Amino acid sequence: VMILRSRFLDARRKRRNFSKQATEILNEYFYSHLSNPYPSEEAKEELAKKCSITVSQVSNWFGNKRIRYKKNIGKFQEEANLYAAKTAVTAAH
Amino acid sequence: HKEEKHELDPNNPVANWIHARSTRKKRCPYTKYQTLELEKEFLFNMYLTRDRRYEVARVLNLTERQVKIWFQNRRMKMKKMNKEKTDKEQQ
DNA sequence: CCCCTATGATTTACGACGCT
DNA sequence: CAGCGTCGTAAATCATAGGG
Repeated sequence: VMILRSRFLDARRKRRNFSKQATEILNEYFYSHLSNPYPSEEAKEELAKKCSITVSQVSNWFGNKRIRYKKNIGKFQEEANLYAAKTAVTAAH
Repeated sequence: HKEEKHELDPNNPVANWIHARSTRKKRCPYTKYQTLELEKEFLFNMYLTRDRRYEVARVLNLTERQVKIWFQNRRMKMKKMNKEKTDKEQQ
């Protein structure tokens, strides 16, 4: 009984990866706020809306991203440069 | 708002992020039995009395602090589950 | 189809702050 | 002041999606 229940509850972990566009939006925010990547509740709501995901999912994404980035900055260097360049182009109009 | 320890290194992008103190205990996953008993206790009452906390900690071989924090986390989990449920019902 | 790792979600443990 | 409450998070771990 408990096994069935736990299997049911674990079904919550069923997931799909976020869309390419959603990941793009989240990464743009992350790398353009790299010195303080902690979106406010309002910013999270806006990101959630743009990405068509929940605020909790936005929080999970930033939590995972911060830890994984910090754990291996080198691995993310290429990605960081890509988004830095993208932000620069946007800023330049 | 600030939380935990901040490093002080101007060149590192991660310098001003929040960092857990090195003294923090490493997360130790509880056994199936411990979790099951904690859930049963939570079902009985979401808030612990001091006596129940002492007893639960003794039986499960956890510290009273661990039991206290488990209940705090469990209440936050319940709150989150309720929120997601009502959010779903509202469009 | 079989690994393997990237990724999203969940679980422990605290720091910051609140209230009594 | 002690002490437990919530809130937001770090870090580790879980479970699987998805690509080679």
